[in-house]
Amino acid sequence: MKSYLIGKRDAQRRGEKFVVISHNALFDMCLLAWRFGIVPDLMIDTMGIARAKVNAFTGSVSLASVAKHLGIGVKGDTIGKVIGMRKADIKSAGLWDAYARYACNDGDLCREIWKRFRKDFPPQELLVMDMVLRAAITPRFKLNQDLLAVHLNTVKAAKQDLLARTGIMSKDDLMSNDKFADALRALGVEPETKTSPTTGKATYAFAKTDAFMASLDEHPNPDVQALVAARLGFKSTLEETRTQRLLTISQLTWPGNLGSGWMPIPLKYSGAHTHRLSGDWQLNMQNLGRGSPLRSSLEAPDGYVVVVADASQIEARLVAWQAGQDDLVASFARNEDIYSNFAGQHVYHRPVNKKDHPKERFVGKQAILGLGYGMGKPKFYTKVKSDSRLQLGEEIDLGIEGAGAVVDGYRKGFAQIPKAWKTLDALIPQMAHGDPRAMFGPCEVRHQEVILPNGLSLYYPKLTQEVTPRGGQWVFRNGKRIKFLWGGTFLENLTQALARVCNFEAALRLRKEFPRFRMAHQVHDELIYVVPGRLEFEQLHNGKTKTHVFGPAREFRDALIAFLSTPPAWGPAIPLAAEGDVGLNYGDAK
DNA sequence: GTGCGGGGCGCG
DNA sequence: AAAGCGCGCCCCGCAC
Repeated sequence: MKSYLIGKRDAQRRGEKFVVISHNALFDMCLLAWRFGIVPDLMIDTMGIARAKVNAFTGSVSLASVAKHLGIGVKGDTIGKVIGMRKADIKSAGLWDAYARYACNDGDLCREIWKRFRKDFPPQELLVMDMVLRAAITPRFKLNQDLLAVHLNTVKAAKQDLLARTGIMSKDDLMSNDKFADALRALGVEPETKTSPTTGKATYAFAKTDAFMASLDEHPNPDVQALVAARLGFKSTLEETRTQRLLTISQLTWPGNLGSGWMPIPLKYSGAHTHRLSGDWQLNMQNLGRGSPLRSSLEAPDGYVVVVADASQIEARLVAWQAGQDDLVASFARNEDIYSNFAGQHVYHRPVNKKDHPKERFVGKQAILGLGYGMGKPKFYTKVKSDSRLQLGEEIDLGIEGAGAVVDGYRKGFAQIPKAWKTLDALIPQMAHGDPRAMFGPCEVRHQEVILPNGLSLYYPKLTQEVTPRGGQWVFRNGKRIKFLWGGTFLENLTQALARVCNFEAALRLRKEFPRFRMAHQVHDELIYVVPGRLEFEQLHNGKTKTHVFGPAREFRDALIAFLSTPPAWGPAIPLAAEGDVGLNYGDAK
């Protein structure tokens, strides 16, 4: 550490940039920044690199597994002998030299990983990694402690209320499937079952999305209604536990002159197979409830505002473009109401518009957003039924055959998309056994690997055909998970990966053109920044409020939307679009 | 007591 | 011919 500090000072004197590389930088750099007050100019995480390059093969990115996989050495085990000991204890136990050798070996292994990947890891992706690390290491959000405290009480009280309405039920009776089933039987309701897709065994149909639970919601016996409401309320524990956690974080005392109430956003670089980010530190900040006070609790500090923008229907747009469904691409490019158009032309065969036909348009929306990856009619039927109930507040029951008609309408209306599944289907055996070097749009299909336009790859290790009763099924191993692959899922993987590439191309451009403003958070198709600015609110005659933005935030918001709408160089005809907003907190800006 | 898989649920 | 997918966390139930 001492040599580092001296090195940093020397480098700064020479006007040089300072780079620090470590394995698990998210942890190490937080120590460096929060304990020692030092934030390197560039942070490189060999664990992040390993997640992108090695995890698909090993299922683990610990220093030990990566070193073993690359054949660069063996991680020591001295740490296990000294854990919990102080320096004097380690010395008196005669372990000091061994511990020093162990620590140096860790450093050597990290250096070897970096040497192995430095030549072919895309330089731009190192900048992405640095942006992602900074969301946690130099937090830009402040937590609203009062709001969190009130919300926690509200959530707890709501649960107590649900429990009270059931009479005698306890939390255990609600949470356990068997006990909840008994409770239903006691009220004269025989619980329905469904077949588990994973085990093939029968299991209770107790999910929020199950039709059985929806039917009980309208049961004549109010006790049954209360029981079901309580079960569903208690099953969603996420809101309560996470509010508690954010509240605890908001009460932390930060070292030095950092003040208090900061919220680091921990994100795993390349956490997903498709290189999307994922959550970390037992905290998933990418799935905060829409409209939840948790979003509003993330505030910009005084003098700053939250700027948010998201790429509109980016996956559906990428699907249309990759498949060569030119009419759909053109409609997206003109920013037409695709959902209404599809519902009118291919489902209902009469004009549909947003204002007069919300249900028809909802079906169109579900189709455009969901049917590009090969979903079949049974799944589409249940999805529309359940999503309409939860999102629209009114259940749409298409009937299995009605759902089938929508699926057929999609596949016939956009015939190039099922054709793309077939094209990809045909590539799978080639990718398994050989090295086809075929292009699918901007992606190059190689042996058990697809090279993306940003230089990263999607990996399909151990891609083989498994014989099942239904015929040959292609499977691959992603780390420890076994996954099926066919044209539809393949297109989904490619699309998700390309959307991720587009999103960070915009973020990289912002980093270059607005170097002082750094990414605060990222949620797949959405970029979030906290930048200097000021808001004024104007009351309109119709009761709505119009927000006026002043200061740097204004120009930044326009650039953010413009960059997310700009097609990448590898796909100049992709019809991208974006919308964005500014607020005093994440909830308002969204 | 701990580890693990399945189901459930939140987001995209 | 048919097949949406990508995460993380919570809890239960079961194996050890």
